[in-house]
Amino acid sequence: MKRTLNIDTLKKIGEDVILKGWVNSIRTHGKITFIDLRDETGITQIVLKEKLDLKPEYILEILGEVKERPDNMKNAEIITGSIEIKAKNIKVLSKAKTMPFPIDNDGYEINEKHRLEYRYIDLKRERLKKNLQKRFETIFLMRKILKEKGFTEIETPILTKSTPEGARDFVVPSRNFKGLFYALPQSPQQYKQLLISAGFEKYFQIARCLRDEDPRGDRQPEFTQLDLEMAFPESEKDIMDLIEEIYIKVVKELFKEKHITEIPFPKMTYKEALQKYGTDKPDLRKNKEDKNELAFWFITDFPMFEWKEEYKKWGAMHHPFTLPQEKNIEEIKKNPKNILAHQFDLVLNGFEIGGGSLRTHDVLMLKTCFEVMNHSEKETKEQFKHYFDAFEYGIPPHGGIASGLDRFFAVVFNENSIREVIAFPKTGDNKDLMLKAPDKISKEQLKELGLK
RNA sequence: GGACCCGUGGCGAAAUUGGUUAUCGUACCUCCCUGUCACGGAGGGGGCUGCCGGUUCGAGUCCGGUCGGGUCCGCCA
Repeated sequence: MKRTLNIDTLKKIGEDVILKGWVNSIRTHGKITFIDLRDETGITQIVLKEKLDLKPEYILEILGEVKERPDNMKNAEIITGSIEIKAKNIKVLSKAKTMPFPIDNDGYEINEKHRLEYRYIDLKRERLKKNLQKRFETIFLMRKILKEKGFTEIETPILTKSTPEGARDFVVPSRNFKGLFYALPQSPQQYKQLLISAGFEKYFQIARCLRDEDPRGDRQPEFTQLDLEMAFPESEKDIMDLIEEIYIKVVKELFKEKHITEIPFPKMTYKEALQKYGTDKPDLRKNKEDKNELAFWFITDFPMFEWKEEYKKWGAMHHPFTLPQEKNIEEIKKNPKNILAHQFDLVLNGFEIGGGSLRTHDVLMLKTCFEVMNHSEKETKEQFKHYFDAFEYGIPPHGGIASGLDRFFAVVFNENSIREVIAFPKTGDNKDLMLKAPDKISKEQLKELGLK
């Protein structure tokens, strides 16, 4: 006989079924025992007359008959509360030790170090199950929307090259070339632009990005972005319209309890945001008490350059590939401070959930931007040869956006920390408490990598 | 790199101003119970109060250090 899911027992009253699942709870009454059996579809009550040595979280296979409960014994709280299973045979598929902490609550009050060390137990929690399930449904819907719009999802490498700009790179030593290193990608930025040059006019990827910086409640060393890029946008508005459409569809289909403050998403310049709210990611909800309000906002016209006091030089506010609004090369060199870019952020309830822009596709302009940021021509050529080469072989005007999905999920799931929307997150100093990573490697490995 | 908060049985909490045998809930174990669904009832075991040192007649409580976790600043093209 094939296994029946808990939810399907409702259709099988009077029949024998085989159920498989976890013991959620046990209630014994002398000569009668009730087991709440849990599987992914819900909980079903099992009734048995014999005494068995069972404990919570044991994994069972149960042969029994589905019986409708008398009216006064029905339980509206559980999905199969109108029936129960009269057990005929129970097989223990797996025993279980007592859990290290309770799993029948939301878990917020438990010290996170315990939750992260035993994450595979923490994930039994209903709340986290729902978060991950909904996360999947959202990403699935995003893929569907983008496919319908003619986008192609393309995987880009995880082993790549360290770049001088941006965040600290995670680095991987090369075995074949001792003393040389790969870097893990901070984003697929360069790869996706090169895909555009190859003629993939609409690219996207649910992309893992890695940055070796200190985490926060809304940051992890590795995180997931909806990364997309398109050829021939008329302006950055095309990109804003697309990401707006995606988020509106996602909210309307999957987060029906939520309401969006204003559609279309309002726009505000960077300058205005700083003047009015003192931040480039203002929380513009009308009612901050309202758990279900989603205030999406575009912050536009970011400055192209930013003075980096630490290095005493200009850096890119977003990244060096952003297209300046100023077309005059001399003006850019003279007054980097005044140059705005075709760049915008998408902000949600005070969190930056995306940054997009038109990219520079003109080689001279690109060189100018690197020059302002004080990269010598030689250095630029060394670091970005492939990039400049590709541009010289021809690349259409293009632009795109990267949207941080973890932050979006944290907001729509009403979570304070993105750790609650990631299956196996890291701690505040980038450790994996469960696997105990990072960790030492053997002398043999070190030697093989030329590190000792 | 910096600032702040926290650490008490498995888990969550309590313990006047430093004062006797560290308390409670839950989980766990044993027994009783044929209708519970957070079942109920009776009993029981479990702690060098993260670790090291200091102050004191006396430290869970005060001080210093250390380890672990969290929040924020820096950082995050």
